[in-house]
Amino acid sequence: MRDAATVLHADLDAFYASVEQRDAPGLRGRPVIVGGGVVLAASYEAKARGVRTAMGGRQARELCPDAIVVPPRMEAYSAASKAVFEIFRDTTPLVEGLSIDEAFLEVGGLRRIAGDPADIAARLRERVRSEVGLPISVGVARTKFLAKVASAVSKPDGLLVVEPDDEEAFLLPLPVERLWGVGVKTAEKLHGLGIRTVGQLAELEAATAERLLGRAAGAHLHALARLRDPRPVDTTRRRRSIGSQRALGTRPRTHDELDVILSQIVDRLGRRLREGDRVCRSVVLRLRFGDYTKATRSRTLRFPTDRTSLLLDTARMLLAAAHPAIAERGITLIGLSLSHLEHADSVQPELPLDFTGEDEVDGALDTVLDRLRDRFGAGSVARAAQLGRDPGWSTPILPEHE
DNA sequence: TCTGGGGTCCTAGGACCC
DNA sequence: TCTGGGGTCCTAGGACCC
Repeated sequence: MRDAATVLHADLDAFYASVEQRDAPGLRGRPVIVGGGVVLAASYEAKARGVRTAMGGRQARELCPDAIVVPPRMEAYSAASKAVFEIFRDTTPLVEGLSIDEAFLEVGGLRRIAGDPADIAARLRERVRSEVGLPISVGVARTKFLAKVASAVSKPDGLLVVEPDDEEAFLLPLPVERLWGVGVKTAEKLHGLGIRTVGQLAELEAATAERLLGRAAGAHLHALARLRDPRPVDTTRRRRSIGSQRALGTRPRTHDELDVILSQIVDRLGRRLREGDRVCRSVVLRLRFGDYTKATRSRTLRFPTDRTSLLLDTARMLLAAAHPAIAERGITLIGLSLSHLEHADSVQPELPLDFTGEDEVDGALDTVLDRLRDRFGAGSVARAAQLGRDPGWSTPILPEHE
């Protein structure tokens, strides 16, 4: 006997484009594309003409010449997302956010006070529509995966409940691409074996799927195809990394230009880190070369930090090591990710000191150390001093050579 | 197809420790 | 002197998602 369908997956429709249509009545009912160089979001009117997310802007305008192209307004989307998530959390405390525009909600314990999951889902949709002015699709099922597929199938502006007894009939005929985790590469591998539907994947032995797709991915997808998905709605998930990147086009860039862009990226990330009361331990530089191949270069610090200066020093070292490759191949994207995020409260506060020149640093540090020795004793300070003088790279960074 | 910006998770080899 | 197995961390790359 299966459990009841109590997981909701709520997913805003064409989110960015819907916010634009909400805020500008002249855009309603018309094809809207958000983003110029690449399509960030397309309204359903544009999607009907073949426009897709991540499509090049030029191709999108060819498919849909009368589309209205608007630049993204991230603050507006962020505010709309906040308002919607407040309705989610007002519906149930068990909310797991997946991205800016979708979340899982567990409503199994609410039957007596709020009715059955289908009623709760219908009310949720009405509230998002009337209070935030946006269309949202909701899938209801026994597991997170089935709820997510259900919301996708129900789009646009839909509600679909998959009852436990109907799961096979609902899922097995769907194309494998509907599985959460099957993208272009995995679909190709499966097609190579003649597998096109979820049901055909389910008929495979688990070991066969693992050999074909890798151990974790194979086992996971095979389990999903067999309707097994034990993951509960997890309210404790925290962001594990933050990042920022800039596409650069194809024209050559000087080291100075790259340094300016890198500084801006580090500045933005450092601010986001401190605003969120987080510190990070790993710095990952992302590069895309002139031929659109990609590379990452990373360093892990000995201690977590939110200091822009240390982050920038580290990012600069990584970039300097990549200069030969950039000189040879050109560069079309630069980005940075900060990972190993931790709460800032686990880290000692810094002493407030203003340095106006590098020469002063050592003298100031000695003064600080004297003060600290008075308070904590020489032994414990010696170790801290080592950390203070050492920027924290665990291994030296050397230039690349082919 | 002349290709954005934000993320997650997995794999694999080498270093290092017990 | 040679040979183990197991675990964790770091780095790089890749697939995938919205």
